[in-house]
Amino acid sequence: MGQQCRKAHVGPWMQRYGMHDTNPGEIFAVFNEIGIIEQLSRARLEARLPDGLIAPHFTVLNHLMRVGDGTTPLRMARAFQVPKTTLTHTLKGLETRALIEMRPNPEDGRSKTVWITDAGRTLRNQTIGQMAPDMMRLLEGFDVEALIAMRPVLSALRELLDDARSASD
Amino acid sequence: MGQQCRKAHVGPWMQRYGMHDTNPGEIFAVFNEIGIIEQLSRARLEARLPDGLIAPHFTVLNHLMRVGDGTTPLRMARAFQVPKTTLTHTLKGLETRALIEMRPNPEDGRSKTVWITDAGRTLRNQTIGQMAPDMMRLLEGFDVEALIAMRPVLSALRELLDDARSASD
DNA sequence: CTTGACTGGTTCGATATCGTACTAAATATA
DNA sequence: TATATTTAGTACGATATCGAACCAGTCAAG
Repeated sequence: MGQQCRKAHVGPWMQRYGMHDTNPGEIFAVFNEIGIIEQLSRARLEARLPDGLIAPHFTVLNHLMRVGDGTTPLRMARAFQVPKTTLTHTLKGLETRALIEMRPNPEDGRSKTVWITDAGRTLRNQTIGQMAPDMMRLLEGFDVEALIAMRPVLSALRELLDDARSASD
Repeated sequence: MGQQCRKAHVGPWMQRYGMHDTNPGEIFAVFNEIGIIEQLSRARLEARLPDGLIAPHFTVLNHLMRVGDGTTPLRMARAFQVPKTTLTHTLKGLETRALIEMRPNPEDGRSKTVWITDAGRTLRNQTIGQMAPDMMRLLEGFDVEALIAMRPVLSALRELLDDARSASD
């Protein structure tokens, strides 16, 4: 989405919203790259995961170890920004494989708490242990500093989109 | 995934692959942010699309207008890095809604060519026309320069992942 | 030319995503 | 306390994703 949308064609809303001479195509291009990177990196991760496990399963295990387990499904759904029904499904998959455990929430009879099992911990650690060298090999010769320098901008953008989403789930 | 993986714990492969003191957690964090941004921006786009259309449909229409139509399904599948079966499905959806047209490929009897229709063009333009102001409103007060400055790094990363993917499709 | 390997696209089946509707527990209101 | 509203999680149905197998057209080797 770049070339046919040059400055001469941009509408009057640009000045109005203080974007001066920013080409919206440039911004769309950034989201476009992000989308493709997400696809490729997800495929890369999933190639490392056993049998029926896919990226969301790993994301859950990773979250439980990073942030700590005992949290509720709804809170995780909000953290990942996925519909709660999607998370129910993902958790079911992890539970039947004994990688997590669901226990009742003592503080709320409707709710549950999610706990990672030893098997889950092991799987997560092994996966990371395999991926890290893989990643380093991939990034050999790449400007990793520039990569890491993007993080604050990405985080700010994520928060912006997060705040702007219209209620729901 | 940051704190529990500090320098003291990193393995010997770090020096080996010339990553000196880079924390792999920092890199994973970047991919993590990218994943969430992709989800949120996709949801945002899909909220703008009519009835049964989702992001991949729009991506195809957009691609046909940006890069030009008359290309083949397989080439598009490669461009988007999705399995060709997935694209077949997406194209079918667009064709039944008369937003694209599939014609035989005169240069190869197995292949087809994909053409965007006037309805498809209109839909794509309307969607962009609605999204751009929406986006600008969202980014009001945001450091858009920093956002756009990420593009080259993202592109380089995308190319890296692209080159590294192991054949298939 | 014929045969064998390869390639573009589709079909099919398993699983994922996500919206709608529902149940049960909690909370607010009267 | 009784009832209404809200909230956490699930069931279900429609569609999406993606790998394996398949078919037809192409290309290469003889």
